[in-house]
Amino acid sequence: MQDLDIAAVARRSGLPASTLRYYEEKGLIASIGRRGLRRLFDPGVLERLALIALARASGFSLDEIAAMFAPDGTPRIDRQQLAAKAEELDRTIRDLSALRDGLRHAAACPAPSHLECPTFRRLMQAAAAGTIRAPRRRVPQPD
Amino acid sequence: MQDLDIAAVARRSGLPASTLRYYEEKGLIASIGRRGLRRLFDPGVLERLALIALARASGFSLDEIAAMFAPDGTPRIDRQQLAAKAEELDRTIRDLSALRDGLRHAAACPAPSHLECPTFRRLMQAAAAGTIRAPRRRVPQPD
DNA sequence: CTGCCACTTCAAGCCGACTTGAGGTCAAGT
DNA sequence: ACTTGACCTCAAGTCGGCTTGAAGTGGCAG
Repeated sequence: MQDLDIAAVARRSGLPASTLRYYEEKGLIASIGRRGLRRLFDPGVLERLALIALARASGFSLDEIAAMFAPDGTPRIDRQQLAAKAEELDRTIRDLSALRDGLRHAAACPAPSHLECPTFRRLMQAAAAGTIRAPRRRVPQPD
Repeated sequence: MQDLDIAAVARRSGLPASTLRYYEEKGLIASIGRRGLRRLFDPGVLERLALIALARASGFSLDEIAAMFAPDGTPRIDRQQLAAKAEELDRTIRDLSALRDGLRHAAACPAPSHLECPTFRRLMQAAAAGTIRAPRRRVPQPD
């Protein structure tokens, strides 16, 4: 009896059962059967969930992630896609770094108002021009 | 007649008029009057919008941004808040960097399946453990 | 055998940041 | 004076990723 019920998967993955049902509905994971009404999962689902978590953290949407698995369930990850995402992350990192430096400067800047600080103003203009496209929404984190 | 109507502000800020109305409703910007029904804005609103863009790019929510302005409209930016956000960005940057390096490695890794690559596996585990909290949603960008 | 309660389904709700649509107003050009 | 069409308001819709709630089911301890 190595199969896991949804509560066991939830416990071991840290994800709520509702999320697991949602992922199954979206085709991200599959249960291998039922005991009565209750889903049973192969322990391998945990690895799959880890892979999903990684992809999510990298900024892939659930739909994109679903497309990364062959119909038979084996991950079919495109190295080009990974490289492209790495590039994207790289741009994001550069933007965020500029932002961080600017914020830090502004926090320390002695100018009476940030609006009079040239560094701050340059940053503002860049943001206004859409040069800085940083923000994404964080994945809600269990506190 | 230096006052700007909403179309002029939209043109000069790059934001749709609907967004400007929404921002006004949220108290992020204020019109200085009307000509008939039409809002008139002080040109200073452009600077304010740039400031808002910067704050958004830094990851502040509209509500947080609204709280950064005194009732009289002058920005009342807390240097501590800026420093805290800089710290947060720093953590995000570190996470994203690890992710980027991992993706890049995986893209180049000769292992038959990524699942057999130790680097990839470590990354997966970190993501699953929530160690990597990276993703945020991007701010929609005019292409 | 009974009762409990963790599981099930399905539909609806939530969040943030806007966008869209219907229906109305009015300043300005002809 | 009339038409035009850019602006107005207000309500509702969108998107992604889930969560929540009501109502139902059934495995297992007692």
